[in-house]
Amino acid sequence: MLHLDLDAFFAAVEQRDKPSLRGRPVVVGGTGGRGVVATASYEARAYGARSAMSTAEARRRCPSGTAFLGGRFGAYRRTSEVVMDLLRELSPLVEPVSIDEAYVDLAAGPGHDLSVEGVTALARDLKGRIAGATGGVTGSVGIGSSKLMAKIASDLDKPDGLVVVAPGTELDVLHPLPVTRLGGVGPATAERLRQVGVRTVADLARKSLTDLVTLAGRAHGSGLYRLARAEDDRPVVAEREAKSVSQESTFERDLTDLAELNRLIDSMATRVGERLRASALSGRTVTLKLRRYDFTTMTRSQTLPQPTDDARQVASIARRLLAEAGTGGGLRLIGVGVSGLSQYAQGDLFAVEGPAPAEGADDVVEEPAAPGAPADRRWWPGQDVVHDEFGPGWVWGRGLGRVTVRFEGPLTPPGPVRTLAADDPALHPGDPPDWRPATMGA
DNA sequence: TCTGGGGTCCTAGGACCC
DNA sequence: TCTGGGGTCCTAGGACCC
Repeated sequence: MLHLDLDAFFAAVEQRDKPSLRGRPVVVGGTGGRGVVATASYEARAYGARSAMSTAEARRRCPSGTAFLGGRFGAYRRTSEVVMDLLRELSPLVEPVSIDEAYVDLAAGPGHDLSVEGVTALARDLKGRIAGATGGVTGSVGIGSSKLMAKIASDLDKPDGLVVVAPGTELDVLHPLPVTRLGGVGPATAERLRQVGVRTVADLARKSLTDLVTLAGRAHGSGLYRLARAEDDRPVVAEREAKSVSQESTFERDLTDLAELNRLIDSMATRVGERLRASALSGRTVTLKLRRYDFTTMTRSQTLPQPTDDARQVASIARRLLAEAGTGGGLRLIGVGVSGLSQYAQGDLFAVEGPAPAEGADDVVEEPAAPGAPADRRWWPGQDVVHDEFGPGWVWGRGLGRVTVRFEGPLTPPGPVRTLAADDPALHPGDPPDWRPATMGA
């Protein structure tokens, strides 16, 4: 089993496409007042910036000159697909866990030498091809006898790592590690384990099955019992069916106005409906998620007799659930979701009307203006732009009616910065640049 | 200027049915 | 005329992952 984890992936793609940022601290994530860090480059991690940290905290820790960028998910997805295609050359059994992570069942591939030497050479070759095909993005590879060991191994030598756990040595590797390195042991489970004297996987392995089930519940407890013994027969699942589709949004400031919230519900329901139709799905359960001013989170749901992909129906249910739940004290987030999915809407077999998925269902509106923010958010940091005179570039910053753009691309040297009027008619949103030299141009 | 967004899985209680 | 289980569905919340 092989596990691949791309290193500081979002930041690495930004540094590839923005030469002036190479070797410098880069933080990708929400750039607003309530944003959090999605990925910090290793240079930014040196200052203490971390994933899931509030961006405000990361700004405090990092020096001026650190780039704080919103995400360009189209660019990340394109790069990820190139990598996943390389993995599928190794085996038909590839399970993407997320945009930057995947398992590969090498034993299901065509005639690989599965000795330690053989898989080491395979991994070295893979890493080289990934860097070559992505324009320099690196990954950490772990190989072992199970998903558990492959994932543990890829984590042992980041970034740009390569670790093979030889068969028979699993417990030697596993037992000294803190339990938090096991998937499924988060803060809550770690704290409960700590209270019974468990810090390492070896400590965990000394606990009885009944103790662990009492502590963590039936499924989780027995899972921990097995993982502590390196018992893991989870298969690689190449295709997973979606179980739910949802959209949520945190506001720049808490909202109480029901009419305004209802408009937001409508637009979120519209996007949920578009995504459902784009993947030919419909669902029976509509869920409204609310987060209050004090960060308490609640959900309200209703299950319909027949599945739906109709935005108006989803919106009207969500509106009613909101009216029943109330906005007391102010809301910082609302979300709209549909679950209980099935392949086709009931009544949709003969339907002709309805807004078709139309242009590329894949199109993502990147960093849409956040609700509750000033309306002039046309430009956001990191955004690809093109200027009629100066060519392609990206937005460094904006404010006071001006926008600062650096004109460079993945195949150019670091380029010049220019400050333009935010309403400069020659400046337009651009596409993610191609990082591949002209030979394979789009 | 505390705490995103998109998911998955599990648990538990109540309703309801056999 | 007092007390059964088992199974499924629905709802809500929580933990966890990237």
